[in-house]
Amino acid sequence: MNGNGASSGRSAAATRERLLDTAERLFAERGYEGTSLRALADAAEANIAAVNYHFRSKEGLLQAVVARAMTPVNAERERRLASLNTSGGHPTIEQLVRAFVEPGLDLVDHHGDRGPAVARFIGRVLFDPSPRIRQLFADQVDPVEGRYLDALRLALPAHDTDTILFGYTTMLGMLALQQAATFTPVRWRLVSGQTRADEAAAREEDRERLIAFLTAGLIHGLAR
Amino acid sequence: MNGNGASSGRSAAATRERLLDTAERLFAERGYEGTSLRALADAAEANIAAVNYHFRSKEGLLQAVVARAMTPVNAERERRLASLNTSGGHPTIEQLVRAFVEPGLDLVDHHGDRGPAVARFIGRVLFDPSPRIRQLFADQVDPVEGRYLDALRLALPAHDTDTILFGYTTMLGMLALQQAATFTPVRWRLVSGQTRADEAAAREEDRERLIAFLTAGLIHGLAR
DNA sequence: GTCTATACGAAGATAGAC
DNA sequence: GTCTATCTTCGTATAGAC
Repeated sequence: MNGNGASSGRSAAATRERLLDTAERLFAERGYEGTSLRALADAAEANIAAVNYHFRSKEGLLQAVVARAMTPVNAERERRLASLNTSGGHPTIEQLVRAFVEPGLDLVDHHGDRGPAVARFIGRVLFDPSPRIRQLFADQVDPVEGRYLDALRLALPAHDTDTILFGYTTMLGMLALQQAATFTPVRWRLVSGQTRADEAAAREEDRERLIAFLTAGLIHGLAR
Repeated sequence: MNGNGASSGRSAAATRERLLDTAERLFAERGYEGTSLRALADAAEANIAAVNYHFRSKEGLLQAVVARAMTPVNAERERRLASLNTSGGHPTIEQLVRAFVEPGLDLVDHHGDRGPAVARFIGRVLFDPSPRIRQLFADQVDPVEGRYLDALRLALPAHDTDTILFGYTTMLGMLALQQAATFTPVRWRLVSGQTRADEAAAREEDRERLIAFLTAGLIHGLAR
């Protein structure tokens, strides 16, 4: 017999991780408000009170899920931006777009089975207008954001602040759009009912399409 | 004394409209799941059961709100598309973008005080992955959508179906993004804390920026 | 320290009385 | 058409098993 409290046959300390994984998936599928802690605990094969124990509240759980997903993305963005800045000369628009967009898209690939859930979850959170959730996400993103705006200003010196902000939010929004659309079944991204034969190849195409579209829009689509 | 059950001093048949207006606003602010019928009835100064009487259920209310907002948009899109097709020659990309985007943006201006609420509401619904809500919105949009895809195919004859779909969903998504962002306070659209002096002029600029960005992306940003 | 079982008050949607 | 009553489900708090 083990001395721990794991009376059920479940794996021992992984409860916290199971709760995070399950929350990520259900928040993505049903939204934050649409997910009950009871359904979440059931799906995670955990007790309902375990949520409160590990995360203090439902909102604490949300915050933990956001942090777990966004931390590596932010780190990678910082890393790429620093690398662009130290390599001499101003980075090009496409380099800036890639430095911002690719870490976000990599989320999907680097999380294995959880990838699609993460992508849709982040997409949803981005479009949630609730001040609490906005603030929660802002806390995660803000530090890197300022540096990106500065870099965009340098790369687009002829444009005013409003235009720069439009470019940045468009980049952020189209990334969110792509993430929210990824793997969402039934006519959203796949407008018609057809399915794509090779999903991995299609995603690779979507990635390059997104980067090309954003780069072209930023270069040719912003009033001087 | 009147023979009706209207014992309170409220106006009789306007209850339905008040409920629609209030639902539009609250669904936009708090989301569908996040809006309680009690709060909704309170804000609309109606009884809680009035919702069920007029709309059969909460989802019926949602459907009614979507229909009321989207019907004129769809009609205007149909009208513009038909007008482009009968004026001889193929429409340009910019004409197609305008025919799709402007009716959506006009929602805001044509609804007076309710405009911002409508815009954010539609933006939210677009990004909701729940199959029920997806279906509900698809029912509203599908008929016009096919004609737009055909028109895009004609205007971009060198591109394959996947690319056309990417272009269309991008157009739809960026419109939603702009709508979701409109009037949303605190760092979304206005990333920094600053406010814009002339909000109406700024919206006009955003409109043209969006059209220019989409047109440039569709023309220069899609792989041949 | 982890986790479970269960209780509590608030808020949910709906059905039936008027 | 409106209001009240009801039954369900929500998120959270607590007490104790391991």
